[in-house]
Amino acid sequence: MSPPKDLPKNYHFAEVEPRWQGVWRDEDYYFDKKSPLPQFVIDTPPPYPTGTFHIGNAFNWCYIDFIARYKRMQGYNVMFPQGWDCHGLPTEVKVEEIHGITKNDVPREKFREMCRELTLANIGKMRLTLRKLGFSVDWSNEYITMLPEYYKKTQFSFLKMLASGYIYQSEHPVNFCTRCETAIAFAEVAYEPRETHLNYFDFDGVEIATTRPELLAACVAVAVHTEDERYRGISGRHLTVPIFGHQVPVISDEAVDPAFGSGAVMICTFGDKQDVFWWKQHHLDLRKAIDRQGRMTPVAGKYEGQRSGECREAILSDMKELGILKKQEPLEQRVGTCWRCKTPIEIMSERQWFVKIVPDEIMKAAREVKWTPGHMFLRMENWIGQMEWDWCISRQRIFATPIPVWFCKECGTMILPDEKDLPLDPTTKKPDHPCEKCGCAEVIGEEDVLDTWMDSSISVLNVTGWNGTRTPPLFPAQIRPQGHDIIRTWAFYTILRAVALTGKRPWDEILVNGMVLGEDGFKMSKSRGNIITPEEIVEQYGSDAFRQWAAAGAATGSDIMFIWNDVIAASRFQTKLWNVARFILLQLGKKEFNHEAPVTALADCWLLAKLAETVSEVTESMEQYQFDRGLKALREFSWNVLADNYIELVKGRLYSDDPSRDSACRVLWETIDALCRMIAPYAPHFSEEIYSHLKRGSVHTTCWPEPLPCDQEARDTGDLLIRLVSEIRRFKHEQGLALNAPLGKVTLFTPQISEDGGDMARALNATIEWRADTSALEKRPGEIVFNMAVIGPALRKDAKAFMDAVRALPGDLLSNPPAMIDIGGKQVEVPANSFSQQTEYLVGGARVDMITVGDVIVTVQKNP
RNA sequence: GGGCUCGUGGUCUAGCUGGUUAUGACGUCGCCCUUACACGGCGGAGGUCAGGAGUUCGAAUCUCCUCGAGCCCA
Repeated sequence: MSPPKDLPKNYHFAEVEPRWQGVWRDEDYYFDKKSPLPQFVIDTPPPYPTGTFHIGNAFNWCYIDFIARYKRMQGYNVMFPQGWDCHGLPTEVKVEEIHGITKNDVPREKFREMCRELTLANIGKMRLTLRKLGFSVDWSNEYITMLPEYYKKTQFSFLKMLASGYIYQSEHPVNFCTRCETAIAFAEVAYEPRETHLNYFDFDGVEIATTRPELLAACVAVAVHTEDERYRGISGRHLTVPIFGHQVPVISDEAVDPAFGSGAVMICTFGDKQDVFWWKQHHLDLRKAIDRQGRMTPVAGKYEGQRSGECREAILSDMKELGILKKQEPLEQRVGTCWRCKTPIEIMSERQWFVKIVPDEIMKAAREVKWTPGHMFLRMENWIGQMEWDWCISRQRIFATPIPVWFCKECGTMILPDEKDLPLDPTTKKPDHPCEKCGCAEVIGEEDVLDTWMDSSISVLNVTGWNGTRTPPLFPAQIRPQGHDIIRTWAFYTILRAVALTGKRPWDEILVNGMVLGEDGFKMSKSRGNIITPEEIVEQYGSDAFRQWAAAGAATGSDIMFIWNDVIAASRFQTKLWNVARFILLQLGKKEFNHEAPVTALADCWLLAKLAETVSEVTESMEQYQFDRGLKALREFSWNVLADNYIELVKGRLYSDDPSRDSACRVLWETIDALCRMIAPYAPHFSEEIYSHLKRGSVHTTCWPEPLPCDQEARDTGDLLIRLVSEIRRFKHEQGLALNAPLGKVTLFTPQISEDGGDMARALNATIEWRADTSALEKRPGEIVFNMAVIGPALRKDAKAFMDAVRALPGDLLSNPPAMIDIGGKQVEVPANSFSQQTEYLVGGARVDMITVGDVIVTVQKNP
């Protein structure tokens, strides 16, 4: 064992953190496929490579790193992979902006190349932030979804699901973003409040209320409620659509709300989801009035080519001219928008690719996963329970995984590639065999690409080594940590895909973290100007302080506000603990001590008991992912127990040559060692720095402290000792004495403590006498203290009467209570430990000050 | 409109499988530079645990209602 080295006076995170980041080796965090240790695979969320790792990501990664470091210390073979979910529109838009082009100006492959280039540069920047924050990422398990080795798997999984019938092609109404010019899934629709108008107009004699007059050209029916008296007998008739002149049927349906608008509604293909429902149910025509770019089609006649907004105004003004527009009312509405660009979505019928959703099997797998916090499961349950449409996975974009299929130019038969030819882009590569049906060699490659969620929803299959079989080697993963904002997307799709491809749940448990709010309590956003970056926090207070904010700022699962004060508090805690460590090392270094010395002094036994309690508390917290509880227990122990009480109490002994000094030294050594280990997951640099002065080797390769049995008697007696010392200190303070001033003679009357190794005498600078008997004092019975935790459950309703009866007992019976007691004519048993009588003492004659601490009497005879 | 979460000293927060005095941080006030630490120590003030009703011997904790906030979804 190397001798302890002294610590510098101050802790400089700005010097220490980068230094350790330079010393630590990536290999130490690699997952070892050959290891005999139990595996702990974390299915980490692959962030979108925007170039900045924002505070929400960083918060999530703190949780992951706490878990990874803790599990390694607990003897697991941990995999903390780092993925990058690259594909998608934001990068396409950025590339167009940077190069001053639109995506159609260059060949598809050229455009993809530009996107890849930007993405790799962004990933490079984000890797640096991950390192600065001290995350123990397993870089040997990094994956980048846009690179061939990954999207090969995406394409392979597509073909597998196509073969098993999970994926199909169909013409079906889908959500469509006319700005992104692509279909999107329901999970990508965000609802936003919006002020609009409800327009009432005359529709061939029937008054119709609509918010979307521009869809008049797409009107295929008029609907009224089945039992609406106003429209009795109208059902089955045909009406002529104003302006456009085509005939549409009137239908009746339960789903029409008679109280909304005029009670008559026009059904258009498609204004909203309800229109789709009616369209299907009543087998209505399809009239497509808006195209993929959001412009009116030839169906709209003279309005063709107008944007839908222009068309709305034009139609309204034409209606006014015709005198059929009756009135307009303002209306608060929630419109579906594209979650990426906020453009209101259109619903249009398109030939698209879909993944079949089987709610029951997804639900079954979701139930097998352990959810933390438990209530987050309800969100998944609600989402699964209301699935109506299948998942639309085709997108009309460029920077994404190509759908690897061709169609025969002659007969239209689908032609699939061989697994060994993946990855491929069917628009540039040809199949190696002609059409099986007609022998034609001419093919058309599928131009649609896959939804980005098709890439990321196999993250777990990727890290567990999936190769197409139903049981990947490391599958299922042990945990999925993620935010609650992507339960209906990433978590949902991952479960769906795991079930479809392996038949099993993807992970044993899922840990859902909250969102990060700004200091003003609102979600961080550019417009609010309340964004704080991890970099600026690390710059000012270091990454360990940031990590402690993440741990202690909120209970696991709830949203967390970013508060500078919490970061400052964390950095103060580091200063405090630094000084504690410095003091300990200073004392231990002064003189050799026996590491095996028997621990006998009361204070020493007490500290070990408190430490044992802390180890259990922190271990339990880590097991349950209650990082706030764990860190708070560590702070409480370090500051309150160790620094404020124990050290103050044993200082005298440490300064002395007394043989009992060894006992204190040993206890301090064991305590600081255990503390370093427990703080290591939270503040890896800080604990490593202290640990490096204690022993050789990294704290991060040590074991988690073993839970020790807690000597409860030592703990309770020690608690009393501490309380006595602090009460007498307070007394000194009140008497206007300096805390190190001589106090005189203190006598403590208690049978609980007979000696304390002289700690109290030195701490108070007084002569201490412990006396078990109280014969020198005049006694008189005092207050009766009831133990409600015993009385309540035992006596229920009779509790109050019981207490009254006990109070009425004569004095001599109180000290020696009877087995039975009479309450209101009823005999009841007196429960053990149900009450105790305090004793009050009086001191006659001698001039002494008296302090009462619990049932201990303390007399102080000050120096004359 | 439905679902979920929440409302605790000035601010943020723990506790919420019911049990004596409601946790901690920041702030605030007073005292102390006592040889680890003034980025510290000691002490104080500050709470109708959103409001109301109920269950119970006992409610911050369980139930119901009202008000308010946030999130998810129609």
